[in-house]
Amino acid sequence: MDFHLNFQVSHKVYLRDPEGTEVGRKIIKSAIDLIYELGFEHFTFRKLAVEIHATEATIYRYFENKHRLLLYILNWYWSYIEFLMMFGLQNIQDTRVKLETVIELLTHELPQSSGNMDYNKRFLNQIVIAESSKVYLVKEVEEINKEAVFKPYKDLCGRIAALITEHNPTYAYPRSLSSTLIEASHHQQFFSSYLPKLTDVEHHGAKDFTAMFLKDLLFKAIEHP
Amino acid sequence: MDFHLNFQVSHKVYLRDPEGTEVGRKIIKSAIDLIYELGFEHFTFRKLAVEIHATEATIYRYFENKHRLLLYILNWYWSYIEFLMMFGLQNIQDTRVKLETVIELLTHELPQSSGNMDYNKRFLNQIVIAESSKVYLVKEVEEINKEAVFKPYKDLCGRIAALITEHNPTYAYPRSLSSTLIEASHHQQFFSSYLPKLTDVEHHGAKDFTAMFLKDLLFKAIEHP
DNA sequence: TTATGTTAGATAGTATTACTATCATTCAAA
DNA sequence: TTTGAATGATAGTAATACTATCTAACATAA
Repeated sequence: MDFHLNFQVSHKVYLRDPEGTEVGRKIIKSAIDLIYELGFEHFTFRKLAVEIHATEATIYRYFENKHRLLLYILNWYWSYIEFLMMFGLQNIQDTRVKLETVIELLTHELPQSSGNMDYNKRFLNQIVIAESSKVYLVKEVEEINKEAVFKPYKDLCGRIAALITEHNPTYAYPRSLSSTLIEASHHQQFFSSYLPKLTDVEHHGAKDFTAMFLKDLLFKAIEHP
Repeated sequence: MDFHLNFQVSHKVYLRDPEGTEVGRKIIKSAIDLIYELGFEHFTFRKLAVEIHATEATIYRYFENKHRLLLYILNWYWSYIEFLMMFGLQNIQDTRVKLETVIELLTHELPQSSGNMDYNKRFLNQIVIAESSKVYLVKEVEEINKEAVFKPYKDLCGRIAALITEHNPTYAYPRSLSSTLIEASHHQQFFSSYLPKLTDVEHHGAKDFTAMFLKDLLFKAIEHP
């Protein structure tokens, strides 16, 4: 069986749908490689254009600026994570096991699926960890939020919050806990790798350590009397 | 009684000590106002130079680039917070009350001290919330970390971790919990203001809500059997 | 007093970034 | 066969992120 997964990112994020054309798909795929390699600050449309043997003008026809391109990539990621979550939670009855599965998903790499136009999941994961907060930590956050471009992130957060409430209906901060788990999963992985004094990693890798810490934090928060 | 508080920021952060000259102090003070007003991305040395009626060259003699200037401001802030923490914890015996005091400090504005060369604490607070992660979420993090420029942040994190261990010596993740509390205090305040769906704020203000959420999270994590 | 050094101002200049605009070409659908 | 949509090629602008040099002011040391 071979099927194609496609996540429709809101058209507010792009000028022309990159999924619809060959160049568009190359833009996204190479953008992921380049942002990973250079970091978002050093990433430019000029460098991307050289990489894909196209012109800057072509890329500007798809995205207003590099901030929107990053937003596109992250929205794709958040939608994908939500899909994997719903898929992975099928047939699990125990709400505790559900939440454990969610933490594993948040702290470990996405599976590298087949198909040669596939994005590099390891790079994508690192981009999410190091660059994701840059899409909302901007002066224009209120205006761009009106365009509903953060919906996939809010949806994911809402899903996890619903699982928390399912496990403990009396817990008062399901959404804040949910967004804290997502953000902390990024920070703790980043700190474990580059600023380990801000964490308690020792023998474990960044991902296993983060999963352990977050599970402890989550279940103590919601299973406490 | 009138005394002068001064926090020595590591000389690795600047080229010339801004505390030592009139222009230097104006650079810091106006940088805080401008970064607050424009956001870090739109803040430039040119705009700052115009603001303080100096030239770009003058500012470049104090700081290598705007990233270093932001780092200076944050290091000053982290040192100040650590001082206020140690000061505010004097004569408190109860470790629980100590930790509650810390959360209040992390989630509420700094006191506006007297002295006319004083930084705007409200702006400073907003800068910490919205811009602080940008100093370490960069590709160069490993190199700049070697210069010990994140020491004030690590020290603050270590202090809070020590209080956590004091309250519960068996808790396994004092430093990760500490950095999570600091980061979450920023994120939850930011989300409460601009992306409230990611939180559970309702009637409270962003700061009071964040304090309530964090206290609940902290004490359940460390007082659980 | 003169010499020296430090600091800032004034001015200039460069490479790169972040776009915008125009026109020609290709190619696929109507 | 025509039309239109997408891309390429080319050009250009304003702003950014610096670097360099020379001069003036001023404080200090010989």
